[in-house]
Amino acid sequence: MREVLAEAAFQLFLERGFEQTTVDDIVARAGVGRRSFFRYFPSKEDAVFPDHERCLADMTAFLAEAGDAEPVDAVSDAARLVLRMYSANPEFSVQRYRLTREVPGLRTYELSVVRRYEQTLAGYLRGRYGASDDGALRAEVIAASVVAAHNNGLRTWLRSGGEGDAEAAVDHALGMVRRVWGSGAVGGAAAPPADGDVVVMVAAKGAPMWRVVQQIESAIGQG
Amino acid sequence: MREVLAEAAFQLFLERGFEQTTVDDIVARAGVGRRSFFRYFPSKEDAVFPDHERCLADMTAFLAEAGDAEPVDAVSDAARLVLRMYSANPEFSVQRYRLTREVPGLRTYELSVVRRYEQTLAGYLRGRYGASDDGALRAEVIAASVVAAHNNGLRTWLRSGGEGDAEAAVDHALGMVRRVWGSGAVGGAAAPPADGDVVVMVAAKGAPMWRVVQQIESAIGQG
DNA sequence: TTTACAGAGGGTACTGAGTGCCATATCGTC
DNA sequence: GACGATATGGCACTCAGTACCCTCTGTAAA
Repeated sequence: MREVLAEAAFQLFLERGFEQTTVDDIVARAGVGRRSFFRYFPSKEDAVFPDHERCLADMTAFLAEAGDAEPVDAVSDAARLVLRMYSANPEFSVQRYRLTREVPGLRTYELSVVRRYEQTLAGYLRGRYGASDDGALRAEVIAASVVAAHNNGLRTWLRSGGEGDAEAAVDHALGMVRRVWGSGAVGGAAAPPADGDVVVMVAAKGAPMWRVVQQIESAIGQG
Repeated sequence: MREVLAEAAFQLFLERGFEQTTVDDIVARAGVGRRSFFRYFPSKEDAVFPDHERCLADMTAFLAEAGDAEPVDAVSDAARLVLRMYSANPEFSVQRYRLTREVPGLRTYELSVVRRYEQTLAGYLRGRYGASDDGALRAEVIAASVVAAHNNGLRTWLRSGGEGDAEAAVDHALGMVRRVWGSGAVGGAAAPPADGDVVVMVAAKGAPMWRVVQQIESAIGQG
């Protein structure tokens, strides 16, 4: 029934547009009563994203099982769950992408969904990084970075019409975040080196000394 | 007139809640016709954020004037414009923050506003980093990071009741992003150093050599 | 077979946001 | 005083979303 409604709604949205389609149109095509629509979808927008609730639950469950994996890798893998939901139905995802691009109301709705994913990731990272202020800050920035990278890769694939390799595009994008934020990453003024760490520095021959000093300070967290 | 309406609306929202206040209530208190409300605010939600349009225009103008400043610094300074809008009216901002936290509709609306700031920043960064795929990716990830950091600092200040030093909280948060993504930052597989750039690397003393080599390769863009 | 019950779906009427259209000031200009 | 432009009010309408109640169907007990 849910599926019948979502199917009817999506077809109508493609045919005459989201705003030009009323809930009465949808239930008429689905052959059910108007009241039933709102039993299955809290709003008209929800009918366009019928599978996000389940995916969010999957993500939460995945992170609960993540154990002691490297945190950035864990949230990156969690983000890939979303990608797989999209890539499982390429033609549907591409059509929905085009629809969402054109309808402000759907864009706003999608934002609120993305926000829930981001907060799920941030909540996990907060747990991993500790509850200190900087832990929370780091968690939120990394969650935002992962979501932005994921969405960049996903959009690249969607714009291509769902033809290319979605996983590759997202892996590439997440790789940038991983190199910068992952525990194996270079750098770490954000995570100042502990005693016993060694700082290796490579500088151009002609670099002005003040700039070198500035960067060393930055690297060891004095900047 | 706009101000009268916004003032009346905000008072009523605080008194009886956002959803319990109808537009008719607002215009009754403001002493104007119902139709006038929608002339000044496209939706009820807009009355809660009467100054974001101007701030967005300010941000766009600021970035247009940014010249050849370091890109991450430029967008960080642009984000500080938003902070200053909040800190200019601490009591109003704090009340609005509490209201927004409680009303899902307002949270969603705020998301769409934040998104516009983020896209403004990303657009600027795309222009600075070039139109290559990775330039766009980098622009979007950095814009998301800056926004997340800014919002973290801003929320810290708002939660404190608007008592502490808002600028300091946001500076601290943006500092993390700057150290990671700024041109003076450590690392940079994402932005391979040009000839003459300086690369700083931090590694544990006992780290296996292959890992150090791996990280240097990553830093100089051979990874 | 009848009764009691539960749960899914349908129907009706209502609220309230947002829009289009037209009437009515109000104000500066000629 | 006539006139056009801009600001405001009023009215009627659409449509999303909700509250309430009805009907149908299947099931279990008497």
